[in-house]
Amino acid sequence: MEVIDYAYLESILNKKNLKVTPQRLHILSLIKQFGHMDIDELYLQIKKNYPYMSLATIYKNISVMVENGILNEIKIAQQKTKYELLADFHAHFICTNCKKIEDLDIDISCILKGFDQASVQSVQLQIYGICNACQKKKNLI
Amino acid sequence: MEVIDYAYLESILNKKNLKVTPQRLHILSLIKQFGHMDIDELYLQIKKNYPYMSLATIYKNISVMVENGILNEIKIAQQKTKYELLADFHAHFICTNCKKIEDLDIDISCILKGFDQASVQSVQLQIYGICNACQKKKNLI
DNA sequence: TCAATTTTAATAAATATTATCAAAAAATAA
DNA sequence: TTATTTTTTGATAATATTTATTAAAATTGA
Repeated sequence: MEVIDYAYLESILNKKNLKVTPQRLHILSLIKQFGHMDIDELYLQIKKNYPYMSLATIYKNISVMVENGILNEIKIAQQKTKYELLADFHAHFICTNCKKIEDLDIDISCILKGFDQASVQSVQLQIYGICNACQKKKNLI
Repeated sequence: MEVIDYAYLESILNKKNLKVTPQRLHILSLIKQFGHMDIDELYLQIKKNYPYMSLATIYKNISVMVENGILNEIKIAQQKTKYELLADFHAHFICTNCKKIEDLDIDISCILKGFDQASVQSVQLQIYGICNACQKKKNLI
């Protein structure tokens, strides 16, 4: 059970001049805890502790936080859009079997060589495949 | 004006045991012509020549052709999902200003080094930035 | 505490996608 | 060619998803 550093989450909102509300802190803490979440997963988790929170509030806050560069939007084939806390660049490995998403620290300087620094704003790199856990399971069959 | 090779499009469908219909050929020819299209763009173009074609038919065929590996689904931040003919790997450059999508021939062997060949099924690489045309326009202001 | 501003919840409205099914079309066999 | 089987289409209903609206509540700074 991870201890949530709410002061840190508050500072993220303050930096962007977004008001600190329990709803926003709860959304952020869940995303921090789970790593990558889509709207439905968020709504499901949130209903456990904040049964009154409106789905519209989640949609609104997610989009505000994406616009303000607090959250990163990850669009994945055959899945709902996922959100994660914005962090240093990393790629994602997506298991097409169990749907799990893993962060990958990959150096992408080799593919950005030819590009003008100023013209590149961000990079999304997704590698689809079968994760180790699923691979093992398959071998047992 | 590109000449469409319908025999080639038919062979694509035949290989996957999908029946050849005017609707499917038209969808494929448009995607071949435009490169990357979303459902709305397709519907708009299709209405010009096949005003009677149902939106449901487009949705159905797109998903059938994605499932059969004829089309590739490209999910892009802040945009509707785009579809392209499946081809050899290439990355996409997405201009965040004019929304244009460019194919990029980038060698990604350098980032796949650490991976077990068997565990990787596909890779999506998207580079977001400002395209040359938009860069020039900005300099003029 | 008070006032200005933002955010929330509830819900309506708008969009987007999928399911249903009878009729039409395509492929295959006779 | 024609008949038969199977698939696909179009229309539309049903779902699902997302955005807009607005009064009430909460947050922030003075």
